[in-house]
Amino acid sequence: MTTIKDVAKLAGVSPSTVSRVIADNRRISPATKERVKKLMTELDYHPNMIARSLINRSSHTLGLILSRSTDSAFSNPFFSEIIRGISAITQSHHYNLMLATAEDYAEEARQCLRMVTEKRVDGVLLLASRVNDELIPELISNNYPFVVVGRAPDLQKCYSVNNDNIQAAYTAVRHLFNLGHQKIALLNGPEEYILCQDRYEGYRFAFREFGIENDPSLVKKGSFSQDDGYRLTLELLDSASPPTAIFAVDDLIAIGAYKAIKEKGLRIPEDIAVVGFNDDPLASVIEPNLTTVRIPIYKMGVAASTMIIDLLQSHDIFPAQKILSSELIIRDSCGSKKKSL
Amino acid sequence: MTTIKDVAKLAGVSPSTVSRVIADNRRISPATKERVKKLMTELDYHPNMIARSLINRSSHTLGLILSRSTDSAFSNPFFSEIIRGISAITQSHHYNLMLATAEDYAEEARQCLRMVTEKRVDGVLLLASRVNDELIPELISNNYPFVVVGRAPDLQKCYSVNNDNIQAAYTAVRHLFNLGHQKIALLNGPEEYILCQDRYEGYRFAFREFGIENDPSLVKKGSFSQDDGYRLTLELLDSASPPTAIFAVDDLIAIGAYKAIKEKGLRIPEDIAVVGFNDDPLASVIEPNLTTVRIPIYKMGVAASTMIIDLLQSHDIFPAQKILSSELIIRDSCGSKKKSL
DNA sequence: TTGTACGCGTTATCAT
DNA sequence: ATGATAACGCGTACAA
Repeated sequence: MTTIKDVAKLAGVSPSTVSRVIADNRRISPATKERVKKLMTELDYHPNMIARSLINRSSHTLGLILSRSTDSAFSNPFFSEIIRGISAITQSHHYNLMLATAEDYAEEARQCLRMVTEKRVDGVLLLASRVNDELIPELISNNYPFVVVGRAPDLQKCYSVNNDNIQAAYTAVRHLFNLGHQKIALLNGPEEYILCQDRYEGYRFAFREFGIENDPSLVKKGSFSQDDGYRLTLELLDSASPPTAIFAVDDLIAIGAYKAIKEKGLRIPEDIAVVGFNDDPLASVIEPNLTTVRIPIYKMGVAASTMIIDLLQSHDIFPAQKILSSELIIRDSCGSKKKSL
Repeated sequence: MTTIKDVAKLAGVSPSTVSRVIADNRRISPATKERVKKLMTELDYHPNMIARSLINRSSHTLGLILSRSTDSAFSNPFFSEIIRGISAITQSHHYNLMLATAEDYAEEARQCLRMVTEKRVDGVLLLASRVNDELIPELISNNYPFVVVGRAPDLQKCYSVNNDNIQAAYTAVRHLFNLGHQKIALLNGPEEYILCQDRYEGYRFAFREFGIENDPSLVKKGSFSQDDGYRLTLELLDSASPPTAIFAVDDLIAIGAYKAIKEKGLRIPEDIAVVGFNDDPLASVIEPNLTTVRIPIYKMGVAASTMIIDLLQSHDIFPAQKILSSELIIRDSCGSKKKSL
């Protein structure tokens, strides 16, 4: 392996000079600069980033933990989109990205802590904040830099990037109200996710605005899966007073709902309307095409990674919470206005 | 930051003793071992992995470059599945995973080389080998450990994990022949991907076996996209003698084909049969459900990462090429046997 | 069983 | 404009 010393020796200079050439230090003579540079390419020398990290006390690396449980709040497109956004930024800022996955939340927290305590990464990006998150307080008390993608629990000491879950859910449900629906069911995910709470709140908000009492029997919760969407919709349809519309907090859930609805011999949107969330590629393929909320996942990845890099480099304070707005994509699963008033 | 020296000082021993305790060296007295361990947890000491990497000359990290171009051979589910497989192994072997993405192939190669030359990673996993791959010879000549997911170009000096593309394509096309089809079109991807060449070969192999001349006008190539699937299928349907069946080398392409077929007022499978590749979640959602080839992506990730870790740890030689078999998932897009013979 | 001394490859400080 | 030296945090011969 060729090191900085080898280059120095062959160039007839000291290692520090070579180091300065690498850093493009201006108080080095153009002559030696040229000579050393040439030699570096000749020898195919590349600085050892490990050594550099040690002395700089920085790995120049960001950490990201993905949940790999099937019951994940994050369907595949979410993962790849957020990674695309994050790595676009890490790349352009010459940062590295270290990835880990975990089966459950406890392991996720362990992995995350290990990354920072063992100095493998300078900071971490957190996906999917929980209601009683134990990781976040830990990170805070140790002063480990991090940015949450999602809304951080109550503590407002966190930097975070989120989409407007409450607003988005409100818009989706309002859309159904405007179409003449009154009995609108909610297919929610696990309540430990803050994002589920937020979407639930947007749902209730719409009910309040339209002056309609919210029937608790219309609210179901399960995992972010097709199976649970199917199961819960069946429950809904078999109940005494079934809904005329369903709002699912994830497209996968909505697809499960489709299956149950079709199985019951009902038509979408004539008999029952459906709205999903996330704009999964599936949404524009399933028949009828699913009306859904599109959230700017890529942009959230960009924003979150930009934020933590700024944080690492300047220790500065910004608008610590960044909220990106989402968009209701209207397709064919809700039909147009019901009846006349 | 608490270092090994701090622990040593407070424990009244030398740093080397602490180091040995960490390594669980057996020639250290149980007494001091206990004492030091206790102190480590008390002080919440964690070894600095950067320093450890420097002296061990190993980052204990694997590198993975993802292509983030839209024209990628790898649709989203492929990415997440292979990452799941890889990280399951890196985790259990206490390795780290470093991720980078690139827009085009040149950048992909650069990123990859940087990772290894700058000692950020001990070895890399390569996705999607090209026909004239320039990265692979470079890695070989520098003795950088790597494993290819896919078939390496001619050079058989590579370790690789692949699925049986030729066999799988053959099986898919044979399925169509057995159903009574003769005019079977191929919707192929960019020919610079070896996997496309292999699937093409499987296609031709089936024709040879059934003693049927392969009409070149039935073979189209484009990108791995819905749009190109749509466009090429339209060309096919508008031609003088349109096919009665289509084999697409990716489900996304098949979905584009669906769109074109439906637009022409034709029915699947009655008028035209379709087979896809990859078993994308979309395949079991689109109507009619798509018959497709399922490849063991997760297992390939597991196999490839296991292979490179073995390689890094033992410098040993195994069955250097590992091929995993795939499976034809028969759904509703081909119907049952046409006509009687 | 434990401590000493050195080195991993780099950069920063202080000289010159 | 350049060089010598120390230090980053750790592991390991070698010595004791």
